[in-house]
Amino acid sequence: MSIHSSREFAAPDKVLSANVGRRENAPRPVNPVASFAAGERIFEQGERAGKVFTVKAGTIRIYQLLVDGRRQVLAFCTSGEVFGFARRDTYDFFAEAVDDCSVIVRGTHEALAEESLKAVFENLFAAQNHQLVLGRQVAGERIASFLIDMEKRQGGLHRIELPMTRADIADYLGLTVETISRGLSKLQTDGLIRLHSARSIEILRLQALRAMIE
Amino acid sequence: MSIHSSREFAAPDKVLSANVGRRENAPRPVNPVASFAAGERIFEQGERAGKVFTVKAGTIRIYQLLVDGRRQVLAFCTSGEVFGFARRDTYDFFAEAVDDCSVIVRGTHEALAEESLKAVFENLFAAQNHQLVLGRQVAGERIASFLIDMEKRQGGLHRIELPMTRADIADYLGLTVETISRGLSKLQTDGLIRLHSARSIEILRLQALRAMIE
DNA sequence: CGGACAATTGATTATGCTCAATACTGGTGG
DNA sequence: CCACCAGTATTGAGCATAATCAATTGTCCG
Repeated sequence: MSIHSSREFAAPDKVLSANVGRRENAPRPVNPVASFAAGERIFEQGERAGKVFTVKAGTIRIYQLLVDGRRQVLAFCTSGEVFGFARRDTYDFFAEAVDDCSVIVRGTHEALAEESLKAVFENLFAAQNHQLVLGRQVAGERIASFLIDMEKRQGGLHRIELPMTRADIADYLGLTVETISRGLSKLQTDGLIRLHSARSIEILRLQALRAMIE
Repeated sequence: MSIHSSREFAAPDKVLSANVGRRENAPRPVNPVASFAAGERIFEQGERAGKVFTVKAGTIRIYQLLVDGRRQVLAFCTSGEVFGFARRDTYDFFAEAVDDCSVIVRGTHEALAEESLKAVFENLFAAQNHQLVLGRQVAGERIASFLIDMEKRQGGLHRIELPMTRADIADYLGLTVETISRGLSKLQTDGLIRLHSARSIEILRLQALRAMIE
């Protein structure tokens, strides 16, 4: 990981402490920005919490683990999304960079004092919507939901570039890699999408995809 | 539904408006309390939002519907829990009384100004935990999770009284009523629980139940 | 007591998982 | 430059879990 302000490089602790205890009318501080390479961990379950992150670029996966290794990806966070809220004094999930990422770092209280109450709500509504997907949709519908969500996040372009692996998608949708693969192949056979490569998918019939999830 | 203050009965609109526009140092208002009989609806998907509710007594189910009738119960809310936060200007789920309930009613802003930020977080963490249950646990584990959760809510008493039907539990856990029924029968056969009646369950081996979900 | 709803249990089916083999992709070094 | 390798993805075959369909049984009210 590398941490720097928007103005210049600085040691992490120095930059982080620069925002503490400032007076009301002080100039708005430059929040530190941290960069993570693909696959790098940002924090883990059980780690001391206190920082909240806003994604500037790239994609983050948030997940929980069961002791036997089963993994549930709770969310993929992309530009503008906020993650890192903790129930107690430790995080109860993992956060990792899916691809190369940069994130803005804030303290929890600092983040909440700003507009971030909205961010907590976004977290909540996303989680609730995902409960419906996981609890009551069949495999094909979950995959359609995922593609529609990805399309929306990438600004409505019909050609979507997936930063994550099939395993990430599977653990997000509560399925296996094989089922994801078969599902995407079926959508291609049925003419709803076209797989230019495994990670580059063109949506040919968005309305038909939407119809799958009603 | 019946609405009254803690002091005396009053017309709903009168009580609700009594809290609007009060001055800083006015005595703390008596928040209106609404009562709902078992099965009664508190609000529905698409209804104009604005009120937030704290459960005083009874159990509320929060759920979403797919157009073909599939239902996902997002949460059961019991004493002290807060529900009714909306993304936009309308609710995007249903809230119904499972059994006879009473709830304290607040406006969204009023609720958020108080200690209820904590309540939003509780909603979020509950939803995230439920994602893991729905996405990565098998039927038996989901049922064990549910029983453990119910036991905790009822203050650790080993005899738990369920206010909800098997259909409610099934739609909460993303299963069918038959699977719930078989799962509970199996737990009884294995000696982990005892079904005194369909809705009254004694937990005989809590540690064994916990071991099921690791 | 009767009726409606709720719950249980059984038989069969289907969806998605597991196990297995093969193909594709991007990066590294001979 | 190409061969190789590891990680990733696809596809197939058989199986297991939970859904569906169906038949009772139980319970709560009026």
